[in-house]
Amino acid sequence: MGPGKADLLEAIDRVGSISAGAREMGMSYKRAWDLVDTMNRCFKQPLVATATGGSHGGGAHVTEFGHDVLRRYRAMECKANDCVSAELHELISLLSPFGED
Amino acid sequence: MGPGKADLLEAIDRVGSISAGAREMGMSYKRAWDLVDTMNRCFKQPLVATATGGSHGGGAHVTEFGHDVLRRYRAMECKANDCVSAELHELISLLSPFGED
DNA sequence: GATCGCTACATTTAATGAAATATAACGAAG
DNA sequence: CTTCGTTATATTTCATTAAATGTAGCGATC
Repeated sequence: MGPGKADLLEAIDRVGSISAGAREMGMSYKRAWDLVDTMNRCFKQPLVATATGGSHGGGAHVTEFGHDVLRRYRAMECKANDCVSAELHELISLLSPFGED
Repeated sequence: MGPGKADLLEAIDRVGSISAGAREMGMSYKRAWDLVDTMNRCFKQPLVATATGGSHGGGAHVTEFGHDVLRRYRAMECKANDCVSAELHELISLLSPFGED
């Protein structure tokens, strides 16, 4: 679980399908599907439930469990960020302004 | 910068060369050298200084700047860890006991 | 000659992208 | 009422590409 998967989860929750979520995030459908598959297999219960077929071809939605994980993750991310914000910026100030080059 | 690079930095500091540090960490010399190279290029100043040739063929040591970065990184890691420890364990308890499978 | 830093090349592995297939609700004929 | 085509998606397969890794050798110094 990281910021990328969390963003994808939110996108899927917003638009109602993996493919539309992928488009919104500018990634390939396969990449999005792989991320969803990884999340669903990593946790005890699926975070995303999917349906194939139907008038709109199918769709996906974030489960109650998925919302719970997402909420916990975002809370943790935020808390950790606040907690070391000062130290982090000090460390970043030691980085080269040119990146790796 | 992550736990792996920090560990490598400490190993190099302990044993005095990239190759011995790599052996100690169970990685190839090339991998260790690449990590050191990345660190040296990412920061404003090198974290590791090297010498080729000499009585023992050369060696490497962590610079004063490198020690500073390492100390800051470890402090931050520890603080962030403590800060979200409870939440992190709650989240981990939601993971499948079988990993991705 | 020994040991190490460093580099270039080959190889193996992982990520990516594109394309083919499967699915099921829906509506329009018939 | 039944069949069929349409539709937008999920899912899988396969080829391609990029990245990581391993191998082998060179130059340096004591």
